[in-house]
Amino acid sequence: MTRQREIILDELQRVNTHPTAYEIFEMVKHKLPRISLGTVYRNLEVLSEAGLIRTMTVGKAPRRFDGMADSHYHLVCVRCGQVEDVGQGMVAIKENGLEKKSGYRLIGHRLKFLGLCPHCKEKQNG
Amino acid sequence: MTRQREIILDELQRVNTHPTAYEIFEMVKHKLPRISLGTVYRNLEVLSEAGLIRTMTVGKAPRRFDGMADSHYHLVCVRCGQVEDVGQGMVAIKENGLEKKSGYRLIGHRLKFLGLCPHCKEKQNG
DNA sequence: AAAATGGGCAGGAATGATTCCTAACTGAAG
DNA sequence: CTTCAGTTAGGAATCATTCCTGCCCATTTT
Repeated sequence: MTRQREIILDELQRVNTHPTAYEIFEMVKHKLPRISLGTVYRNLEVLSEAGLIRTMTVGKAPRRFDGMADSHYHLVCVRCGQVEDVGQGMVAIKENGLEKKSGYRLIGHRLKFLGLCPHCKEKQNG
Repeated sequence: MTRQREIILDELQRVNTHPTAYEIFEMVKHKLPRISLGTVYRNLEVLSEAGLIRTMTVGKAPRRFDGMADSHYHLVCVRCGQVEDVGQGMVAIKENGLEKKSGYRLIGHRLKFLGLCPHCKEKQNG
């Protein structure tokens, strides 16, 4: 855990947005003015493999990173791309025999709700 | 609905794999030798907006397209990237008051199961 | 302490996916 | 036949991401 890696993780955990690699690069620049985008990418990769952060892709937009390691779902605005977290208590998934029928070993799942955020909803109505 | 667009849709519906834009480009070349990759991308975009096909992203790999318009979920192998469909009968989602609490207008959701396909599971054990 | 080793790192070039641009084509309508 | 709108092929351009290379810093070896 190097200084760069630690600061990247800190920044990512401190915000509840879900920034892209480039946005993290900009956030971290304040503390590490000489850091390069490549370093950010590499460390995000390392942190992600270590299970300390999560990544998500929404449509064709660039990948976003999530500092929360605990399991939760996402609510994505299809118009502006804004992402919010949904606590795991709000939603339940019930499946039966998927592992057996498919032959897969299940590891986990990702659930994403699509919709219009309050702001875009407003705009569409107006 | 142009000839190109129709053939792209046909091909995509004929297979149960989930090809990338480039793979579709190669598939379609047999019938349309002069087609360009740009045309494939544009038509996939059009078809997707029309709700005739669906798109999905798995990690950092290129986007994949799905000719099935009906709602179903995906089962993705985290090792080899293979994707299978999961019938909607297999899984149920229960949520309560998400729309009200978040202020979003909900449009839909995406659910992806992650795991190891039979082949990769085998390999890992062996 | 000097030399050697190793793991990052900065910077930038390279790659790969996707989008954008332009001129030519197609087909329907007048 | 001319016009017009929409679409295409082809290729250039863009954007996210990865890769490469030489450098720096900390630790170990001598």
